[in-house]
Amino acid sequence: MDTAALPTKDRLIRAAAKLFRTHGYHGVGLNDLLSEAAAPKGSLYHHFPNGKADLAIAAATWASDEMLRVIAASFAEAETFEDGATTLCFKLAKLFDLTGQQDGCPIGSTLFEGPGNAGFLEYADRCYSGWIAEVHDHASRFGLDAAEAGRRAEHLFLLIQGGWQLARARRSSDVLRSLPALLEMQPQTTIAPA
Amino acid sequence: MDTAALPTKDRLIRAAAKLFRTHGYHGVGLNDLLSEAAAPKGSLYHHFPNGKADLAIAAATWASDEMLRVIAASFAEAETFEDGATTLCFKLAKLFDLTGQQDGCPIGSTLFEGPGNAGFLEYADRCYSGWIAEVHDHASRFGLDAAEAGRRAEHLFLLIQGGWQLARARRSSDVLRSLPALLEMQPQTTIAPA
Amino acid sequence: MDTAALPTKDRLIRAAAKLFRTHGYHGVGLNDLLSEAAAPKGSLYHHFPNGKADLAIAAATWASDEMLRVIAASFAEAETFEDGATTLCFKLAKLFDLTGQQDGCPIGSTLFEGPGNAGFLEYADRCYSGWIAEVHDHASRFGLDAAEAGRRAEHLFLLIQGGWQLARARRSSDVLRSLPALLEMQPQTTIAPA
Amino acid sequence: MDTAALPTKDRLIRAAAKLFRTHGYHGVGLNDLLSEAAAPKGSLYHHFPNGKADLAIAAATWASDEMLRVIAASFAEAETFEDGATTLCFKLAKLFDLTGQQDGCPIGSTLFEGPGNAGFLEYADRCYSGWIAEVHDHASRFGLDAAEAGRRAEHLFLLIQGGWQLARARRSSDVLRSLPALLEMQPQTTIAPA
DNA sequence: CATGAATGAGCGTTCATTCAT
DNA sequence: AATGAATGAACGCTCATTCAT
Repeated sequence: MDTAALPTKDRLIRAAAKLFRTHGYHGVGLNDLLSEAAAPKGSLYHHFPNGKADLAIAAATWASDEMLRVIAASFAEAETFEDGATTLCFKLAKLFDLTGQQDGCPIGSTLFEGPGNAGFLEYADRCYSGWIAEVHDHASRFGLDAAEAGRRAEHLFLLIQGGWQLARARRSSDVLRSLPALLEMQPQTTIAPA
Repeated sequence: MDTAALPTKDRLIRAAAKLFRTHGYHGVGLNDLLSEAAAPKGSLYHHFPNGKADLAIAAATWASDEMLRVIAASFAEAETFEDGATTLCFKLAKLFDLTGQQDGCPIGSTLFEGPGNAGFLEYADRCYSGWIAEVHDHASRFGLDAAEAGRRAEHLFLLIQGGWQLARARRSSDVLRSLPALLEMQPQTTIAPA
Repeated sequence: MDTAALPTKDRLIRAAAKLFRTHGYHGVGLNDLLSEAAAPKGSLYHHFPNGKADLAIAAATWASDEMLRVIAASFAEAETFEDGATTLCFKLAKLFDLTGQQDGCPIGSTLFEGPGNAGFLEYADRCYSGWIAEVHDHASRFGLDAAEAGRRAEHLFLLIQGGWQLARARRSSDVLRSLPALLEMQPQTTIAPA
Repeated sequence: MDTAALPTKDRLIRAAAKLFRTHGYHGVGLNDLLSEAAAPKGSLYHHFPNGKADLAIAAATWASDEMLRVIAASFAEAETFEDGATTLCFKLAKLFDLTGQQDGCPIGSTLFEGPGNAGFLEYADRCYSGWIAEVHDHASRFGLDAAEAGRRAEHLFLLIQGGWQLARARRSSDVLRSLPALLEMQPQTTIAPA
């Protein structure tokens, strides 16, 4: 993705999304941001009057929307919920590899440590709810009742979050690809007691 | 837990574990650390010659050991794996509430953004492996074969990590208490302790 | 005084006069000025090509003219020089209270610290000379000879300047009301109007 | 006065006193201060934890004490109150010339525009009260009763403040030397009506 | 073993100004 | 005549670290 042609504001948002995700809110300086975005110092406050915090919200919004697109694309052509979930996890694994095997959840990295903590957490909650709702919708589309759809959507969300954490520590995307196997709950399977 | 009586080094470690977990590695300044630990200005580099990075490793070590203790205590008196997992999740929920409903994984918060990134991630991996191995051991003790024990241990780990993230965004420990229900994939099967 | 209906340029001048007087030339940013004046961003350099410095001169001019009007009004209906001086001091005390008990000499606050220091000081001198001349004229009108009129005019000027300083520190207008007593050096003498 | 041999903290205080007096609190940047004091950037916050505001208070304190010394020295060898007041005004005129003919009241310039405005004004009031009290003491020593001593002390204070303002605008110390003439209140003098 | 004074690079932010429209 | 987007220098301040004692 060549960002050089984008307007300054968008270059700032993408630079922020990228850097915050890897180094966390406090781990990224404005100078890092500005040089990554090839933007002059003064323009940050022109586009984001409240500075770094505003930019973090914008970056989180952009990253959250990207995630919604990945979810939608994964389930769009799926024939079962498991299919969609598997595609999603594999897509995320591929993205994890592409971005250097060191990125966690873009929302958490960006918003969990910010200064306007209360507002940041609230906004993270909204993003997460959006993701879960999107998965929920697809689960419903496959015929699951509301309770089961909700349960599965949250389960998948939690596994992905946990997967990001573990993949990051292991510097390996394999854990993300192994998530679907944990999601499959086949009531017909029995495990023999020891 | 009254930390006032502890030696300076331990007070520093606990202060670091507490603050890093909430605000992340870069979100905590040495002044914050020193004043939280009620430690004199110069003592940090006396006890931790490499400074903040050393302290972060020590804090992660301490936090990881605490987690191992919580895991051990949860499974010690359990009659089934599900029992132990449930106890663990409830204990973590309680701790989450006690520490202000804003703390995520103590290892990830402390080590994922550090400067010596490579070494930090490696160390995080070791901590995580230790947690999973501890759960694995208990699963084996309850008669699960190695593959199933590994699968369940990792599943629980991932759910807890995801649970911490979601609980943090929602500022609610409820999600942690709901994790065991997602873990039980074969409700009809009971597993006898070994 | 409702300034909303005034043209932008006048709103800028009054906003500048108000803010410079309280916070000093360097203590007021263009943003403060623009928002106090409810003026659009670009309009400052339209009306004042040399920017802040031009505006400061305009504000000082306006404030100086206001002071001349207050002096004139105070002496206009006076029957003696002391009468006029007393009225003036009481009017200034009232204005001091109305504007928040924190304002000093509008000229000094605006011009003494500016960047084009030489020109600013020269202009301040002209303003001050104007005030003293105005008082001198009234003193002459009451029959004082040139030397005595000059002496009294300067004495009153100095007391008012000192009074503004002390009133500001004490946040009290009382000192301004006490000035006439210091001016009266020959209580037994009455001076007939010319 | 060679300040090079003084400790860093004192060099900072003197640099601040000098620069604030000429350019005002907001007109002086930390870089100006630091280079005038030949001090490294980090040491300012070592000596003055609250930064510029702390330094301003320290500078005002030092300047106020200097003024008290000048007052004391002026009255110490005086034979009458008028003598002392005259010596004081002449000393101040000399200092005015020595420091570039552009300095006003060191307290007002430093404290009237600061950010911690309330505290700054309060402190300025205390300084001014100290000066007035010092003059009052000398007046009493010359046999004036409390009311007259207070009246004369405040009168002299106001004239000096006004004198500083006018001297600054005129870039001339003459006005300071003319103050004693205004202070002389000879009840026996009568002015003939016109 | 333990301390706190000292430091300069870098922080996030605001500044007065320019200029194309 | 009137505007607001854009800018880089400077702002006051905090940082992790060093070192003499």
